[in-house]
Amino acid sequence: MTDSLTSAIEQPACGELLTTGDMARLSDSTLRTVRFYEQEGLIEPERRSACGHRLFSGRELMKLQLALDLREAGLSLQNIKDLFCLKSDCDCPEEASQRMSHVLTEQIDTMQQKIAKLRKLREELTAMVSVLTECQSCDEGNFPLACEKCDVLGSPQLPRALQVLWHESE
Amino acid sequence: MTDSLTSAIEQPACGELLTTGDMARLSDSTLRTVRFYEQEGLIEPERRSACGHRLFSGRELMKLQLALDLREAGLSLQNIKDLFCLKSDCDCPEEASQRMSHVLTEQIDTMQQKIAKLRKLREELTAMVSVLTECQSCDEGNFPLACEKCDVLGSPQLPRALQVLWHESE
DNA sequence: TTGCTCCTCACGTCACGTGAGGTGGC
DNA sequence: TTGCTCCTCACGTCACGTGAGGTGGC
Repeated sequence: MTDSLTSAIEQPACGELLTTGDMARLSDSTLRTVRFYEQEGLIEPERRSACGHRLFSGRELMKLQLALDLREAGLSLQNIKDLFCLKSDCDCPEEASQRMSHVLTEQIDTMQQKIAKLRKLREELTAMVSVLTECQSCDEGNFPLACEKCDVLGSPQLPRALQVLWHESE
Repeated sequence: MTDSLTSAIEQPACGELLTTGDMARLSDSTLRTVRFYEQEGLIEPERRSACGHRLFSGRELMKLQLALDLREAGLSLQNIKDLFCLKSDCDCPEEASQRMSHVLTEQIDTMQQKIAKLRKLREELTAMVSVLTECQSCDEGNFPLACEKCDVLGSPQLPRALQVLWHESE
């Protein structure tokens, strides 16, 4: 079972189990984060080595990786913990799948909104960079005062970022 | 000038200037955030009223809104401050536009990566919800032990989220 | 002995949240 | 007087970062 779960990921040095350092490297996080997530109850070492080192199973690596992705998506560690134990808090498959689907659908929705916001801001910054290419070869003196009267910036439909970052820089 | 800048946004009650409450409402943030951003030097009230209330121009609202969006995109307040004064730190339009374009291009790139990650995670969760619909009408007893042997979850190409959130919930 | 990886406190940081107690105009 | 909006401390919180000082196997 452990074999089939870990088969898809990079194999660590120490036999079956992963050290804190392995976990940090394979999840692209830090020692501190691995320990903190354990302390908060998100992951749990299978056991400790003779000298007290944490040893995790491959499954805990998957949990850590998912937890980190969900964090990036905006969930709190408590949200993620709740997700991790949602199924075992339920009594039957209908309840479990229904509650899980509900939570996930809400999350998908907020992620969709976040993606839309990021795309919009990215477009705004892209438009600003495009306008700025005209300024690269500017031979107007009296910088930055002359910018205020420049027709490059005179358009009424300037992206907000350009108005804030280029206009009236005091 | 102030008119042309504020014409695009909702007009506040108090003549030309906005109170802290106006700023919070129109930027969908909080009183605390408006004051904190002022304290950190990101925005600045034009003046104080007779009784000490902050009064902001429409331009400061735009700065606040952009700052909030950039925060959501992952920039630190220091990053945003640096962006806000980048132009005035430069001596000529060539330098200013070049440095600004460079910073923005880097930001667009990291935002692109973030969007890609979010899209991927969203797809994973969507796939999981789709699999879970099969569980809604599950008439298998012995939950959750039976899930481990169920062919719905037996597929070798299950999304990671499903493996973590549905398998072996202990 | 040296270098490497791990360990446990424990204080610091960033971006705010959240009262506590007070002011000023309708 | 009451309700509303603003104010200034100032402590709390969340998710870690960052040393300080120590251990254990090659």
